Amino acid sequence: MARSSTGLHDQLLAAALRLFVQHGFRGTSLADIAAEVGCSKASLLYHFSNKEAILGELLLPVGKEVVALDARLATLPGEEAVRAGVAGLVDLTVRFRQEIKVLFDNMADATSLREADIEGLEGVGQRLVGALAGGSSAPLDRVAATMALGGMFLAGAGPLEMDEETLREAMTVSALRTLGRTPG
Amino acid sequence: MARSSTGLHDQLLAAALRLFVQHGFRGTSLADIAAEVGCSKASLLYHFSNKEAILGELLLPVGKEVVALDARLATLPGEEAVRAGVAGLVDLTVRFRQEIKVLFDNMADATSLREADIEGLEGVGQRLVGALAGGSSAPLDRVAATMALGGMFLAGAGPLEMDEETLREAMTVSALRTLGRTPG
DNA sequence: GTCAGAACTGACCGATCGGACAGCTAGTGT
DNA sequence: ACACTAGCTGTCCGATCGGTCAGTTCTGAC
Repeated sequence: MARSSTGLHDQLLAAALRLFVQHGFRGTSLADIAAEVGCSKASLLYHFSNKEAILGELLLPVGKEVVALDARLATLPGEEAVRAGVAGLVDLTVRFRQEIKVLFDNMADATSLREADIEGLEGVGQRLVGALAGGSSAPLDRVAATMALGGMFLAGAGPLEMDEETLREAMTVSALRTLGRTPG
Repeated sequence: MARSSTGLHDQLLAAALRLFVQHGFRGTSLADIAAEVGCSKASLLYHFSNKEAILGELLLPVGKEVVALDARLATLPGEEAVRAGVAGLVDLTVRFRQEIKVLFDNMADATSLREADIEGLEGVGQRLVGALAGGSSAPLDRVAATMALGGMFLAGAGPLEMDEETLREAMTVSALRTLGRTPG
C-alpha cells in the first residue's frame, strides 16, 4: 500500500515480516505480500526464488547472531556464561522482536532452512539452556534456564509498551532472578 | 495406524492433537488426520462439522480452565493471587502440555473460536499478567509477570524429560523467583 | 538511437485443501 | 420382513496456493 522510495526487495521483505508476524508463515500467501506493497506476485517471485527464501532471508540475521552468541558463551566459564547469556539474549530479543516471534510461531516451517542455511544451529537451543543453567544438569537449574529463555522470548515478542531501555533492564533483572542470581 | 478399541471420535481427536503439535494447524490436512487413524476424510467430517471444530474441541477444556482460574484469581487479594496464579498456571501447563503448545503455535488460527466458544476469554492473558504482577503496573513487575507466564508455557511445552512432580516443583520455584518472591 | 539486460507483469498450470453429497452397510426396534 | 438410523465412505467440486513462462517496459551504456 504505502509505496516508499526504498527498493522493492526491502519493501517486500518488510511486508512479509509484518504479515508473518500477524498471520503466520502458512497463513500468509505470496499474493498477500505482493498486494501489501502493490506489486504483482510474479514480481515478488522475481526477487525471491520461492516462499521459503523469504523466510530464510528474514531469519538469517537472527540466526547468525544466535550462533555467534552460542559460540561466545562456549568460551566462558559457567558463572560468566550465565550473565553474558542473559545479556546477549535480552539484546537479541529486543533487537529482533518480530523476527523471533516469527521464528517461534513457525518453527515447523523454519526447521528445514535452519539446518540448511546456517552452520552450527542444530541443538543451539539446548546449549543456550545449558549456558543459562551455568552448566548444571540439576532439574531445577535446567527448568529455570528453560523458563528464563522462554520468558525473554515471550517478553520480547509480546505487546509490552514501554521504552526500550526500561524493557531491557526489567528483562535482565527478571531473567537473573529466574536463574537464582541477583543483579550486579 | 494404531487402531485401538476407543471410539473413532476420540481417536481422531488424539491424532489431530498429535499432528497439530508436530506440524501446526495449517500444516495438518484433514486427510493427514484421517490417514493416521485409518479412516476416510469423509468419516472425519462426519464426526466434526469442519476443521476448526476439531481445534475447538481440542482447546475447549483448557480454555474453560483458564477462564476458571482467571475468575478465581479475581476474588483474591494481590499477594495471594500471585501465589495462586503461579500454582494454577503450573498445574495447567503441566496437565495440558500439548494443548497449550498447539494454542501457542496457532494463536492466529485459534483467535476466531477463542472469542466465539468461550465466554470471558478476551483479555484473559492481560489479566493473568496483572495477577502475576500482584496488581502492580510498574514496568518491572509487568515484565516479570510476562516472563513468568512465558517461561511456564515454554517449560511445559518444551521437551523437558523429568518426572512430573520434579517439574512442577522446579517451575513453581522458578516462577516465584522471577516474580521476586521466595518459595513458601 | 539502439541495444542488452534488469525489472516487472498477466496469464496460466498442477497440486492441494476443505468441504458437500449421495449412497452403502450394519444394527435396532417393531 | 420391514423401515429407520447412525456410522462410514468414494467421488466430486470450487477455491486457493506456490510457482512457471512468455512477453512487456524500463533504464543505463555506448
